Amino acid sequence: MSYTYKYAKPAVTADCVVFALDEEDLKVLLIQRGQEPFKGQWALPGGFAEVGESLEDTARRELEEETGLKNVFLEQLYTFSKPERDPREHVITVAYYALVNLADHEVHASTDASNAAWFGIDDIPALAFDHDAILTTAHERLRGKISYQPIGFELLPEKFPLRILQSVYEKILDRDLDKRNFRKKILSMGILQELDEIETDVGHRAARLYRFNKQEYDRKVEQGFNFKM
Amino acid sequence: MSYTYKYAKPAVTADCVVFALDEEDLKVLLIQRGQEPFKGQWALPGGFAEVGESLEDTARRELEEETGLKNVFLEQLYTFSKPERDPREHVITVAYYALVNLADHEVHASTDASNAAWFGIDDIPALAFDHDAILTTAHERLRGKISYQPIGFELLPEKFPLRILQSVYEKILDRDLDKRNFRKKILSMGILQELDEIETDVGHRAARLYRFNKQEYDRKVEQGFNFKM
DNA sequence: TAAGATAGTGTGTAAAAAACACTATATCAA
DNA sequence: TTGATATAGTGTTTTTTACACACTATCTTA
Repeated sequence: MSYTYKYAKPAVTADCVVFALDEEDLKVLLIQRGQEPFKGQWALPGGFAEVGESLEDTARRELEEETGLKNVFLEQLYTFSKPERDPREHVITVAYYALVNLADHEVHASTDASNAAWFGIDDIPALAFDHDAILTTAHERLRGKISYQPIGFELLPEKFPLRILQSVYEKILDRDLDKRNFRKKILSMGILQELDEIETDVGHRAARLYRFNKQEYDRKVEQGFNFKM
Repeated sequence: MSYTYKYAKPAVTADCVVFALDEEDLKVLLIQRGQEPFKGQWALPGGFAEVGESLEDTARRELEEETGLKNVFLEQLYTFSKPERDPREHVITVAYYALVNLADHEVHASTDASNAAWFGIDDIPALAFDHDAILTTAHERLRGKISYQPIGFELLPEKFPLRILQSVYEKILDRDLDKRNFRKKILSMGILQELDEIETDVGHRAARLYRFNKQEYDRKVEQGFNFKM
Protein backbone atom coordinates (compact mmCIF):
# COMPACT_ATOMS: atom_id res chain seq x y z
CA MET A 1 0.00 0.00 0.00
CA SER A 2 1.22 3.48 -0.79
CA TYR A 3 -0.11 7.00 -1.00
CA THR A 4 0.44 9.46 -3.80
CA TYR A 5 0.04 13.22 -3.61
CA LYS A 6 0.33 15.98 -6.16
CA TYR A 7 2.71 17.90 -3.91
CA ALA A 8 5.51 16.80 -1.61
CA LYS A 9 4.45 16.75 2.03
CA PRO A 10 6.49 16.97 5.17
CA ALA A 11 5.78 14.24 7.70
CA VAL A 12 4.15 15.11 11.02
CA THR A 13 4.79 13.62 14.43
CA ALA A 14 3.64 14.33 17.96
CA ASP A 15 6.16 14.08 20.81
CA CYS A 16 5.53 14.21 24.54
CA VAL A 17 7.54 15.61 27.39
CA VAL A 18 6.14 13.73 30.37
CA PHE A 19 6.90 15.20 33.78
CA ALA A 20 6.50 13.53 37.14
CA LEU A 21 7.79 14.08 40.65
CA ASP A 22 9.28 11.70 43.14
CA GLU A 23 10.65 12.46 46.59
CA GLU A 24 13.87 13.85 45.16
CA ASP A 25 13.19 15.78 42.02
CA LEU A 26 11.36 16.49 38.81
CA LYS A 27 11.55 13.57 36.38
CA VAL A 28 11.09 13.19 32.65
CA LEU A 29 10.01 10.03 30.88
CA LEU A 30 12.23 8.91 28.02
CA ILE A 31 12.19 5.91 25.75
CA GLN A 32 15.12 4.16 24.21
CA ARG A 33 14.75 4.03 20.46
CA GLY A 34 14.38 0.57 18.95
CA GLN A 35 14.89 1.64 15.35
CA GLU A 36 17.10 3.82 13.26
CA PRO A 37 17.73 6.68 13.19
CA PHE A 38 19.29 7.17 16.62
CA LYS A 39 18.72 3.49 17.43
CA GLY A 40 19.55 2.81 21.07
CA GLN A 41 19.53 6.48 21.99
CA TRP A 42 17.07 8.04 24.41
CA ALA A 43 14.27 10.16 23.03
CA LEU A 44 10.93 11.64 23.88
CA PRO A 45 7.98 9.29 23.41
CA GLY A 46 6.04 10.11 20.25
CA GLY A 47 5.36 9.06 16.71
CA PHE A 48 3.80 9.77 13.37
CA ALA A 49 0.41 11.41 12.98
CA GLU A 50 -2.22 9.35 11.27
CA VAL A 51 -4.64 10.89 8.84
CA GLY A 52 -7.99 11.51 10.50
CA GLU A 53 -6.59 11.83 14.00
CA SER A 54 -5.99 15.08 15.88
CA LEU A 55 -2.45 15.59 17.05
CA GLU A 56 -3.49 15.44 20.67
CA ASP A 57 -4.90 12.01 19.88
CA THR A 58 -1.64 11.09 18.19
CA ALA A 59 0.26 12.16 21.26
CA ARG A 60 -2.00 10.17 23.59
CA ARG A 61 -1.94 7.11 21.37
CA GLU A 62 1.83 7.06 21.01
CA LEU A 63 2.29 7.71 24.70
CA GLU A 64 0.15 4.72 25.58
CA GLU A 65 1.73 2.50 22.93
CA GLU A 66 5.24 3.31 24.01
CA THR A 67 4.93 3.70 27.75
CA GLY A 68 1.50 2.43 28.82
CA LEU A 69 0.52 5.88 30.16
CA LYS A 70 -3.02 7.07 29.51
CA ASN A 71 -5.53 9.61 30.78
CA VAL A 72 -2.82 12.09 31.60
CA PHE A 73 -2.88 15.88 31.72
CA LEU A 74 -1.65 16.95 28.28
CA GLU A 75 -1.19 20.36 26.69
CA GLN A 76 0.30 21.50 23.43
CA LEU A 77 3.74 23.04 23.80
CA TYR A 78 5.14 24.19 20.47
CA THR A 79 5.63 23.01 16.92
CA PHE A 80 9.17 22.37 15.76
CA SER A 81 9.69 22.39 12.02
CA LYS A 82 13.30 23.01 11.02
CA PRO A 83 13.75 20.78 7.95
CA GLU A 84 17.06 19.38 9.21
CA ARG A 85 15.72 18.21 12.58
CA ASP A 86 15.25 14.67 11.27
CA PRO A 87 18.00 13.11 9.12
CA ARG A 88 15.54 11.00 7.10
CA GLU A 89 13.20 13.60 5.71
CA HIS A 90 11.44 16.81 6.68
CA VAL A 91 9.50 15.91 9.82
CA ILE A 92 7.47 18.50 11.66
CA THR A 93 6.78 17.65 15.27
CA VAL A 94 4.05 19.07 17.42
CA ALA A 95 5.32 18.80 20.97
CA TYR A 96 3.09 18.28 24.01
CA TYR A 97 3.87 18.22 27.67
CA ALA A 98 2.18 15.93 30.13
CA LEU A 99 1.97 15.79 33.90
CA VAL A 100 1.45 12.50 35.69
CA ASN A 101 1.58 11.28 39.26
CA LEU A 102 3.84 8.34 39.77
CA ALA A 103 1.56 6.69 42.31
CA ASP A 104 -1.34 6.18 39.90
CA HIS A 105 0.59 5.54 36.71
CA GLU A 106 2.98 2.69 36.39
CA VAL A 107 5.20 2.90 33.37
CA HIS A 108 6.18 -0.07 31.28
CA ALA A 109 7.90 -0.05 27.93
CA SER A 110 5.68 -1.49 25.26
CA THR A 111 6.52 -3.13 21.99
CA ASP A 112 7.15 0.07 20.08
CA ALA A 113 10.07 1.19 22.17
CA SER A 114 12.73 -1.07 23.52
CA ASN A 115 12.81 0.62 26.91
CA ALA A 116 11.24 3.42 28.94
CA ALA A 117 12.59 5.10 32.07
CA TRP A 118 12.39 8.18 34.24
CA PHE A 119 15.31 10.59 34.34
CA GLY A 120 15.95 13.43 36.77
CA ILE A 121 15.61 16.77 35.02
CA ASP A 122 19.24 17.55 35.80
CA ASP A 123 20.43 14.17 34.67
CA ILE A 124 19.20 13.82 31.09
CA PRO A 125 21.29 11.76 28.66
CA ALA A 126 22.02 12.83 25.09
CA LEU A 127 18.75 12.79 23.20
CA ALA A 128 17.82 11.91 19.63
CA PHE A 129 16.80 14.58 17.09
CA ASP A 130 16.26 18.04 18.60
CA HIS A 131 14.60 16.54 21.65
CA ASP A 132 16.91 18.37 24.02
CA ALA A 133 15.59 21.67 22.68
CA ILE A 134 12.01 20.43 23.04
CA LEU A 135 12.69 19.34 26.59
CA THR A 136 14.21 22.71 27.47
CA THR A 137 11.21 24.50 26.03
CA ALA A 138 8.87 22.26 28.00
CA HIS A 139 10.73 22.82 31.25
CA GLU A 140 10.56 26.59 30.77
CA ARG A 141 6.89 26.39 29.95
CA LEU A 142 6.17 24.30 33.02
CA ARG A 143 7.92 26.85 35.24
CA GLY A 144 6.04 29.71 33.66
CA LYS A 145 2.71 27.91 33.71
CA ILE A 146 2.68 26.88 37.35
CA SER A 147 3.08 30.52 38.37
CA TYR A 148 -0.35 31.43 37.10
CA GLN A 149 -2.28 28.19 36.83
CA PRO A 150 -2.57 25.52 39.52
CA ILE A 151 -1.40 22.55 37.50
CA GLY A 152 0.76 21.17 40.31
CA PHE A 153 -2.06 18.88 41.42
CA GLU A 154 -1.66 16.85 38.26
CA LEU A 155 1.66 15.61 39.61
CA LEU A 156 0.16 14.43 42.90
CA PRO A 157 -2.11 11.63 44.03
CA GLU A 158 -5.71 12.54 44.81
CA LYS A 159 -5.09 13.26 48.48
CA PHE A 160 -2.02 15.06 49.68
CA PRO A 161 -0.73 17.16 52.57
CA LEU A 162 0.19 20.80 51.95
CA ARG A 163 3.86 20.06 52.55
CA ILE A 164 3.94 17.89 49.44
CA LEU A 165 2.12 20.47 47.36
CA GLN A 166 4.64 23.07 48.47
CA SER A 167 7.48 20.78 47.46
CA VAL A 168 5.92 20.49 43.99
CA TYR A 169 6.13 24.25 43.61
CA GLU A 170 9.62 24.33 45.04
CA LYS A 171 10.90 21.66 42.72
CA ILE A 172 9.39 23.21 39.63
CA LEU A 173 10.28 26.79 40.49
CA ASP A 174 13.65 25.62 41.79
CA ARG A 175 13.60 27.81 44.89
CA ASP A 176 12.47 27.56 48.50
CA LEU A 177 9.11 28.99 49.49
CA ASP A 178 7.99 30.25 52.88
CA LYS A 179 5.61 27.76 54.47
CA ARG A 180 3.21 30.28 55.97
CA ASN A 181 3.04 32.45 52.87
CA PHE A 182 2.59 29.42 50.67
CA ARG A 183 -0.29 28.06 52.75
CA LYS A 184 -1.97 31.42 52.95
CA LYS A 185 -1.82 31.90 49.21
CA ILE A 186 -2.81 28.43 48.07
CA LEU A 187 -5.66 28.17 50.57
CA SER A 188 -6.96 31.62 49.68
CA MET A 189 -7.49 30.42 46.12
CA GLY A 190 -10.36 28.35 47.48
CA ILE A 191 -9.70 25.37 45.25
CA LEU A 192 -8.51 22.96 47.93
CA GLN A 193 -10.93 20.78 49.80
CA GLU A 194 -9.86 20.10 53.38
CA LEU A 195 -10.43 16.44 54.18
CA ASP A 196 -11.14 14.76 57.51
CA GLU A 197 -8.13 12.60 56.98
CA ILE A 198 -4.50 12.71 57.91
CA GLU A 199 -1.37 11.12 56.59
CA THR A 200 -0.43 7.65 57.75
CA ASP A 201 2.90 5.92 58.14
CA VAL A 202 4.98 9.01 58.68
CA GLY A 203 7.64 9.25 61.34
CA HIS A 204 6.32 12.52 62.77
CA ARG A 205 3.11 14.36 63.40
CA ALA A 206 0.71 13.52 60.57
CA ALA A 207 -0.55 16.35 58.40
CA ARG A 208 -4.09 16.94 57.22
CA LEU A 209 -4.86 15.82 53.70
CA TYR A 210 -6.39 17.98 50.99
CA ARG A 211 -7.95 17.33 47.65
CA PHE A 212 -8.04 19.52 44.54
CA ASN A 213 -11.58 20.78 44.01
CA LYS A 214 -12.02 20.80 40.26
CA GLN A 215 -15.60 22.09 40.36
CA GLU A 216 -14.56 25.16 42.35
CA TYR A 217 -11.55 25.63 40.10
CA ASP A 218 -13.65 25.53 36.94
CA ARG A 219 -16.14 27.97 38.47
CA LYS A 220 -13.36 30.39 39.30
CA VAL A 221 -11.77 30.07 35.86
CA GLU A 222 -15.19 30.94 34.46
CA GLN A 223 -15.23 34.09 36.56
CA GLY A 224 -11.77 35.12 35.43
CA PHE A 225 -10.19 34.44 38.82
CA ASN A 226 -6.45 34.92 38.91
CA PHE A 227 -4.39 31.98 40.16
CA LYS A 228 -1.07 33.74 40.23
CA MET A 229 1.50 32.38 42.68
CA MET B 1 4.92 15.26 -11.03
CA SER B 2 3.66 13.42 -7.97
CA TYR B 3 4.96 12.15 -4.67
CA THR B 4 4.41 8.72 -3.21
CA TYR B 5 4.78 7.72 0.44
CA LYS B 6 4.48 4.44 2.26
CA TYR B 7 2.05 5.97 4.76
CA ALA B 8 -0.79 8.46 4.38
CA LYS B 9 0.21 11.94 5.46
CA PRO B 10 -1.90 14.85 6.60
CA ALA B 11 -1.20 18.10 4.77
CA VAL B 12 0.37 21.01 6.65
CA THR B 13 -0.32 24.71 6.26
CA ALA B 14 0.75 27.88 8.03
CA ASP B 15 -1.82 30.63 8.63
CA CYS B 16 -1.25 34.16 9.90
CA VAL B 17 -3.33 36.40 12.07
CA VAL B 18 -1.99 39.84 11.22
CA PHE B 19 -2.82 42.63 13.65
CA ALA B 20 -2.51 46.35 13.09
CA LEU B 21 -3.89 49.50 14.68
CA ASP B 22 -5.44 52.55 13.16
CA GLU B 23 -6.91 55.56 14.94
CA GLU B 24 -10.08 53.71 15.79
CA ASP B 25 -9.32 50.15 16.66
CA LEU B 26 -7.42 46.92 16.37
CA LYS B 27 -7.52 45.52 12.85
CA VAL B 28 -6.98 42.08 11.35
CA LEU B 29 -5.84 41.39 7.81
CA LEU B 30 -8.00 38.97 5.83
CA ILE B 31 -7.88 37.72 2.30
CA GLN B 32 -10.79 36.74 0.13
CA ARG B 33 -10.34 33.23 -1.16
CA GLY B 34 -9.92 32.87 -4.91
CA GLN B 35 -10.38 29.09 -4.99
CA GLU B 36 -12.55 26.40 -3.56
CA PRO B 37 -13.20 25.45 -0.88
CA PHE B 38 -14.84 28.53 0.61
CA LYS B 39 -14.25 30.44 -2.64
CA GLY B 40 -15.16 34.10 -2.19
CA GLN B 41 -15.17 33.85 1.59
CA TRP B 42 -12.76 35.72 3.85
CA ALA B 43 -9.94 33.80 5.46
CA LEU B 44 -6.62 34.21 7.19
CA PRO B 45 -3.65 34.53 4.84
CA GLY B 46 -1.66 31.31 4.69
CA GLY B 47 -0.89 28.27 2.61
CA PHE B 48 0.74 24.90 2.29
CA ALA B 49 4.11 24.08 3.80
CA GLU B 50 6.79 23.10 1.36
CA VAL B 51 9.24 20.36 2.12
CA GLY B 52 12.55 21.79 3.27
CA GLU B 53 11.08 25.01 4.62
CA SER B 54 10.43 25.80 8.28
CA LEU B 55 6.84 26.70 9.07
CA GLU B 56 7.83 30.21 10.03
CA ASP B 57 9.29 30.53 6.55
CA THR B 58 6.06 29.15 5.12
CA ALA B 59 4.08 31.74 7.04
CA ARG B 60 6.33 34.58 5.88
CA ARG B 61 6.34 33.40 2.30
CA GLU B 62 2.57 33.02 2.09
CA LEU B 63 2.03 36.33 3.81
CA GLU B 64 4.18 38.10 1.28
CA GLU B 65 2.67 36.24 -1.66
CA GLU B 66 -0.87 36.97 -0.59
CA THR B 67 -0.63 40.43 0.91
CA GLY B 68 2.77 41.89 0.07
CA LEU B 69 3.71 42.13 3.75
CA LYS B 70 7.25 41.21 4.74
CA ASN B 71 9.71 41.68 7.59
CA VAL B 72 6.96 41.68 10.16
CA PHE B 73 6.98 40.64 13.80
CA LEU B 74 5.81 37.01 13.75
CA GLU B 75 5.37 34.44 16.51
CA GLN B 76 3.94 30.96 16.57
CA LEU B 77 0.49 30.78 18.10
CA TYR B 78 -0.88 27.24 18.17
CA THR B 79 -1.30 24.21 15.95
CA PHE B 80 -4.82 23.25 14.93
CA SER B 81 -5.27 19.68 13.81
CA LYS B 82 -8.87 18.50 14.03
CA PRO B 83 -9.24 16.23 10.97
CA GLU B 84 -12.58 17.82 9.96
CA ARG B 85 -11.28 21.39 9.90
CA ASP B 86 -10.73 21.23 6.15
CA PRO B 87 -13.43 19.61 3.98
CA ARG B 88 -10.93 18.38 1.37
CA GLU B 89 -8.59 16.30 3.48
CA HIS B 90 -6.88 16.27 6.83
CA VAL B 91 -4.97 19.56 6.98
CA ILE B 92 -2.99 20.55 10.03
CA THR B 93 -2.37 24.26 10.32
CA VAL B 94 0.31 25.91 12.38
CA ALA B 95 -1.01 29.36 13.18
CA TYR B 96 1.17 32.44 13.65
CA TYR B 97 0.30 35.93 14.70
CA ALA B 98 1.96 39.02 13.29
CA LEU B 99 2.09 42.65 14.31
CA VAL B 100 2.58 45.37 11.73
CA ASN B 101 2.36 49.14 11.66
CA LEU B 102 0.08 50.48 9.00
CA ALA B 103 2.30 53.45 8.24
CA ASP B 104 5.28 51.39 7.07
CA HIS B 105 3.47 48.49 5.45
CA GLU B 106 1.10 49.00 2.62
CA VAL B 107 -1.03 46.00 1.87
CA HIS B 108 -1.95 44.91 -1.61
CA ALA B 109 -3.61 41.70 -2.61
CA SER B 110 -1.32 39.64 -4.78
CA THR B 111 -2.06 36.97 -7.33
CA ASP B 112 -2.68 34.18 -4.86
CA ALA B 113 -5.65 35.80 -3.22
CA SER B 114 -8.33 37.72 -5.00
CA ASN B 115 -8.50 40.43 -2.38
CA ALA B 116 -6.98 41.55 0.92
CA ALA B 117 -8.41 43.98 3.45
CA TRP B 118 -8.28 45.09 7.06
CA PHE B 119 -11.23 44.41 9.34
CA GLY B 120 -11.93 45.84 12.78
CA ILE B 121 -11.57 43.16 15.43
CA ASP B 122 -15.23 43.60 16.36
CA ASP B 123 -16.37 43.54 12.78
CA ILE B 124 -15.06 40.27 11.37
CA PRO B 125 -17.09 38.54 8.63
CA ALA B 126 -17.76 34.81 8.56
CA LEU B 127 -14.45 33.09 7.96
CA ALA B 128 -13.45 29.97 6.07
CA PHE B 129 -12.40 26.75 7.84
CA ASP B 130 -11.91 27.16 11.62
CA HIS B 131 -10.30 30.54 11.12
CA ASP B 132 -12.67 32.21 13.57
CA ALA B 133 -11.34 29.95 16.31
CA ILE B 134 -7.76 30.71 15.29
CA LEU B 135 -8.50 34.42 15.34
CA THR B 136 -10.05 34.21 18.79
CA THR B 137 -7.04 32.33 20.08
CA ALA B 138 -4.72 34.94 18.58
CA HIS B 139 -6.64 37.81 20.10
CA GLU B 140 -6.48 36.21 23.54
CA ARG B 141 -2.78 35.56 23.13
CA LEU B 142 -2.12 39.13 22.09
CA ARG B 143 -3.92 40.42 25.17
CA GLY B 144 -2.00 38.09 27.42
CA LYS B 145 1.32 38.78 25.78
CA ILE B 146 1.28 42.54 25.92
CA SER B 147 0.85 42.39 29.68
CA TYR B 148 4.30 40.99 30.19
CA GLN B 149 6.24 41.79 27.03
CA PRO B 150 6.44 45.19 25.34
CA ILE B 151 5.35 44.13 21.88
CA GLY B 152 3.11 47.16 21.40
CA PHE B 153 5.91 48.99 19.58
CA GLU B 154 5.59 46.59 16.68
CA LEU B 155 2.24 48.16 15.89
CA LEU B 156 3.64 51.71 15.79
CA PRO B 157 5.87 53.73 13.48
CA GLU B 158 9.43 54.32 14.61
CA LYS B 159 8.67 57.58 16.42
CA PHE B 160 5.56 58.05 18.47
CA PRO B 161 4.19 60.10 21.36
CA LEU B 162 3.32 58.39 24.63
CA ARG B 163 -0.39 59.06 24.08
CA ILE B 164 -0.36 56.76 21.06
CA LEU B 165 1.54 54.05 22.89
CA GLN B 166 -1.00 54.23 25.67
CA SER B 167 -3.81 53.88 23.17
CA VAL B 168 -2.16 50.71 21.83
CA TYR B 169 -2.35 49.20 25.29
CA GLU B 170 -5.88 50.44 25.78
CA LYS B 171 -7.12 49.01 22.51
CA ILE B 172 -5.50 45.64 23.05
CA LEU B 173 -6.41 45.33 26.71
CA ASP B 174 -9.80 46.85 25.99
CA ARG B 175 -9.85 49.11 29.04
CA ASP B 176 -8.81 52.65 29.91
CA LEU B 177 -5.49 53.26 31.59
CA ASP B 178 -4.46 56.13 33.86
CA LYS B 179 -2.16 58.48 32.00
CA ARG B 180 0.20 59.18 34.88
CA ASN B 181 0.48 55.59 35.99
CA PHE B 182 0.99 54.44 32.42
CA ARG B 183 3.80 56.93 31.79
CA LYS B 184 5.48 56.13 35.08
CA LYS B 185 5.45 52.43 34.37
CA ILE B 186 6.46 52.46 30.73
CA LEU B 187 9.24 55.02 31.26
CA SER B 188 10.56 53.14 34.29
CA MET B 189 11.20 50.14 32.06
CA GLY B 190 14.01 52.17 30.52
CA ILE B 191 13.41 50.94 26.99
CA LEU B 192 12.14 54.19 25.52
CA GLN B 193 14.49 56.72 24.02
CA GLU B 194 13.28 60.28 24.48
CA LEU B 195 13.82 62.20 21.24
CA ASP B 196 14.39 65.93 20.68
CA GLU B 197 11.38 65.99 18.43
CA ILE B 198 7.72 66.70 18.80
CA GLU B 199 4.62 65.81 16.86
CA THR B 200 3.62 67.94 13.91
CA ASP B 201 0.25 68.73 12.35
CA VAL B 202 -1.81 68.19 15.47
CA GLY B 203 -4.58 70.55 16.49
CA HIS B 204 -3.31 70.98 20.03
CA ARG B 205 -0.12 71.14 22.02
CA ALA B 206 2.39 68.81 20.37
CA ALA B 207 3.77 65.92 22.40
CA ARG B 208 7.36 64.74 22.62
CA LEU B 209 8.27 61.76 20.47
CA TYR B 210 9.88 58.56 21.71
CA ARG B 211 11.57 55.63 20.07
CA PHE B 212 11.77 52.00 21.19
CA ASN B 213 15.33 51.22 22.26
CA LYS B 214 15.87 47.66 21.13
CA GLN B 215 19.46 47.49 22.41
CA GLU B 216 18.36 48.38 25.93
CA TYR B 217 15.42 46.02 25.66
CA ASP B 218 17.63 43.11 24.60
CA ARG B 219 20.04 43.88 27.43
CA LYS B 220 17.26 43.83 29.96
CA VAL B 221 15.79 40.62 28.58
CA GLU B 222 19.25 39.13 29.00
CA GLN B 223 19.21 40.15 32.65
CA GLY B 224 15.80 38.64 33.23
CA PHE B 225 14.11 42.02 33.63
CA ASN B 226 10.36 41.84 34.10
CA PHE B 227 8.27 43.89 31.67
CA LYS B 228 4.96 43.29 33.36
CA MET B 229 2.34 45.98 32.79
C1' DT C 1 9.93 10.23 78.76
C1' DA C 2 13.09 12.71 76.14
C1' DA C 3 14.62 13.69 71.41
C1' DG C 4 13.40 14.40 66.85
C1' DA C 5 10.50 15.61 63.16
C1' DT C 6 6.96 18.09 60.99
C1' DA C 7 2.25 20.56 61.62
C1' DG C 8 0.16 24.57 62.12
C1' DT C 9 -0.45 29.47 62.95
C1' DG C 10 -0.23 35.76 62.65
C1' DT C 11 1.85 40.09 62.35
C1' DG C 12 4.68 43.72 60.86
C1' DT C 13 7.14 45.81 56.96
C1' DA C 14 8.22 46.87 52.35
C1' DA C 15 6.99 47.17 47.67
C1' DA C 16 3.77 47.72 44.05
C1' DA C 17 -0.56 49.18 42.13
C1' DA C 18 -4.24 52.27 41.85
C1' DA C 19 -6.65 56.46 42.47
C1' DC C 20 -6.69 61.06 41.74
C1' DA C 21 -6.38 66.98 39.59
C1' DC C 22 -4.19 70.65 38.18
C1' DT C 23 -1.10 73.79 35.29
C1' DA C 24 1.26 74.39 30.74
C1' DT C 25 1.34 74.91 25.90
C1' DA C 26 -0.21 74.62 21.54
C1' DT C 27 -4.09 75.28 17.87
C1' DC C 28 -8.13 77.33 16.06
C1' DA C 29 -11.82 80.37 15.36
C1' DA C 30 -14.09 84.59 16.19
C1' DT D 1 -5.66 89.24 20.39
C1' DT D 2 -8.22 86.69 22.87
C1' DG D 3 -10.98 83.11 24.41
C1' DA D 4 -12.22 78.26 23.67
C1' DT D 5 -10.55 73.82 23.07
C1' DA D 6 -7.52 70.11 23.12
C1' DT D 7 -3.82 67.51 24.77
C1' DA D 8 0.90 67.58 27.34
C1' DG D 9 3.02 66.90 31.35
C1' DT D 10 3.66 66.21 36.27
C1' DG D 11 3.43 63.91 42.41
C1' DT D 12 1.23 62.39 46.23
C1' DT D 13 -1.77 59.53 48.92
C1' DT D 14 -4.11 55.29 49.63
C1' DT D 15 -4.79 50.60 49.03
C1' DT D 16 -3.31 46.21 47.99
C1' DT D 17 -0.10 42.73 47.65
C1' DA D 18 4.27 40.47 48.60
C1' DC D 19 7.72 39.22 51.76
C1' DA D 20 10.11 38.29 56.01
C1' DC D 21 10.01 36.11 60.12
C1' DA D 22 9.51 32.32 65.09
C1' DC D 23 7.14 29.86 68.14
C1' DT D 24 3.94 26.16 70.10
C1' DA D 25 1.53 21.69 69.16
C1' DT D 26 1.38 16.95 68.06
C1' DC D 27 2.95 12.76 66.69
C1' DT D 28 6.78 9.03 66.40
C1' DT D 29 10.60 6.58 67.85
C1' DA D 30 14.19 5.00 70.82
